[in-house]
Amino acid sequence: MNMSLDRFITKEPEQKRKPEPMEPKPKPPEQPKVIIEKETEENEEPLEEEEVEIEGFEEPEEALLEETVFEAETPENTGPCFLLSVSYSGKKSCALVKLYDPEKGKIYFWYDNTGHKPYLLTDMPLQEVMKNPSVLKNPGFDPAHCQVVRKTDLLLDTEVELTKVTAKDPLSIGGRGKGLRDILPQTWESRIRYHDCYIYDRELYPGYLYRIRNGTLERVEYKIPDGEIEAFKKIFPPEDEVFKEALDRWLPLFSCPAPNYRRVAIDIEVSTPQLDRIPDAKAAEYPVISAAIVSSDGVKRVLLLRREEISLGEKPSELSDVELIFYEDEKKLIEDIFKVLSSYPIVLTFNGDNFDLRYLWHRALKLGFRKDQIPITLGREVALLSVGIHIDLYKLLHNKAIQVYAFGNKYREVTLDAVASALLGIKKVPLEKLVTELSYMDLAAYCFRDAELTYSLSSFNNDMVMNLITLLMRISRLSMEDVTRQGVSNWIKNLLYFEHRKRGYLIPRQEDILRIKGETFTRAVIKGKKYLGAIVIEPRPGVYFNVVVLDFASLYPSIIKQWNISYETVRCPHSECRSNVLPNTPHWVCKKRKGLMSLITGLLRDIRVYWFKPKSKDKSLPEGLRRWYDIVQHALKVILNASYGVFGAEVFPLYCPPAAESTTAIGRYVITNTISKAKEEGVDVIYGDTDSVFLHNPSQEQINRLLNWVEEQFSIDLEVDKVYSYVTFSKRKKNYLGV
DNA sequence: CACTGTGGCCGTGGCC
DNA sequence: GGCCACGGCCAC
Repeated sequence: MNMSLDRFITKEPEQKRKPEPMEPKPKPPEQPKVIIEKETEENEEPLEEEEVEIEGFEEPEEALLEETVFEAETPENTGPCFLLSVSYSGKKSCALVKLYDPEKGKIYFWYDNTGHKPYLLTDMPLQEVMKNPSVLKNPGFDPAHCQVVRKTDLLLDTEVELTKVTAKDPLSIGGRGKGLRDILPQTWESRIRYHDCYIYDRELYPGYLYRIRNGTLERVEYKIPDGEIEAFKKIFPPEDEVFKEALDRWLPLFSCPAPNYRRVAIDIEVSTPQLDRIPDAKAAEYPVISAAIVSSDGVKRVLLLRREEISLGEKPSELSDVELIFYEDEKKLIEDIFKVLSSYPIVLTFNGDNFDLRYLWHRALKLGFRKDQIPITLGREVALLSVGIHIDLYKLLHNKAIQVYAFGNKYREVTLDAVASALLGIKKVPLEKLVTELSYMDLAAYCFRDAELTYSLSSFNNDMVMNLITLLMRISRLSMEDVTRQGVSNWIKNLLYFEHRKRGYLIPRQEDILRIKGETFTRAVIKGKKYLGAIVIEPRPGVYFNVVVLDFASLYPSIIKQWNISYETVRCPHSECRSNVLPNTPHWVCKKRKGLMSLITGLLRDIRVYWFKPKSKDKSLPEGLRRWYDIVQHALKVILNASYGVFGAEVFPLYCPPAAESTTAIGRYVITNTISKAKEEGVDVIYGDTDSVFLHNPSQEQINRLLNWVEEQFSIDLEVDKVYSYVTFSKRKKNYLGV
């Protein structure tokens, strides 16, 4: 199965895709145009909160994102491309969209030409804003685009009129120092980073298909075969308009295959005086002595710096098809690394944010490069590329949700060695001495292995990681850079913000939610926790034969869907909803409005459970397609598993304790009632935990009656999860053995 | 520095 | 030796 694009577009004659790796002498990759202009001093990443001023003569890197002059082509027309990122171009004062052309394997730039401006919302009337002296004094204030906007305030369920206050640049909304958000007494949506704001307002889906036509950015609709749409409709009888609309919008996002990204992995070695010391990237005191490059188009190369008293060493067999290039001059070596960095659409590193790219940036400056000659942009804790996208696999693999749900907790420690041996079965080259003391060949072998492992992490299991990233971009609506660096709560936040904007809902402030909804009512069993969680049934010790385990298929997402749980619907403002009390809680839930989280969680849950999960196991489908569906259902699982938890997390901007505790309260209600019913039916219940019940030797009829009863009673799915020949229980909970 | 939640078991170390 | 608080790790 190929993940080619031939399913959706009829235009351009299909070109044969680039050959895969292992070409002995690959053609050097086509390079985007590199234009050298004079230095600019523009800022990016302006909406960072609470920047700390660091004194010192050197401008701290935390403060600024320097813009370099490396650029990609900006064509007026393109074929279908994948949207990889949106950022803000300080130089052009507008949004910059990076598109990936899967045919040519390169990046195009598209600069916003719609006149979109950074803005915030305030309840100060427009006329007052226009004559407010502090506002007028702000040089970034842009009176020309200010206007009155109408929004739905979900917390009060009212329509509100607000003033949209626009600025000439994102920094003027609220960077360091006094932005408009600090001047105005009350603001909303003023802490959203500009590039996210742009994605919401243009309803862009990163990771999905776009093209440039006559200079305009357009979405390309991925065509789903008619047969599949019909099959889908059979499984999802259209419930209501909202649901159907969302279905039309979501299904193509999940069905459109990800491209086979042209990409390069890179790793550098720096001469170190001590073995146990990682060189300080900021000081960049020591020379870069080697760099290894492994790419999807077959480049395998190690750049080596010639130094005194280093022997050549014996060429190991693993370097037999690796090109070795020696440099007399470190500056030239780094220049060549920069050429690679600026000529690939995607660059992979392991810890490049904090080390490799950061070191190169500082080292280059030290060696006399001008800032605009460095194709890297440093942020406080990221290192981005001027042309392409930098993915730091260390950051991605550090993500707990990815660790647990995508890789099944296979690696414990997030080091290249641990991750690679767990996922790939290959280890780093063991080091017996300082890299500085290695012969050229040994150094090359060591460095090359690291780059090779880094590349392999992106390619193993048929590019599983790249496919997963692409899907998570589409779900979260985050750029490739952001989705690989942020945690699951940020993915969900961004998805919900997007959906608010799309529907004209005001994005609420956390303190307003907390003030109106209040804290929790229940108390946790465990000290230090905020509210009561799930129930674990005391196991009856012993050995049991023929044990059937019933399991609620994603219980919490189902509850969120079925009981209409969302921050705006739990304890809604309507007096007529107050009687609609949620079981085991003093909270009521809205009868008039479908909760946004309830809608989205329910939708994603249903799509996963009824469509992608069964398809991922359908042996009648081609293997490649099945694999794709499996990644889709995994990506959905990652999001769904966090959808309840975020409501109970203070870091989540839509934090809503009553919504979180209602979800677990309903969970307890559901499992308790299910167990009672089972006992009523004469079934022996020997154990249960959160969403599972263990039945001892039940008859098929008893099982069926129970499943049907649950379906009727709660409209959620109880399934037979496992059948054990025998299970042994000790008297301890969460500790059993089933065969 | 990373940032979805709670429930439960177990080993460690402080304290009497 | 017994009690307890705490952190790490797992189940869900």
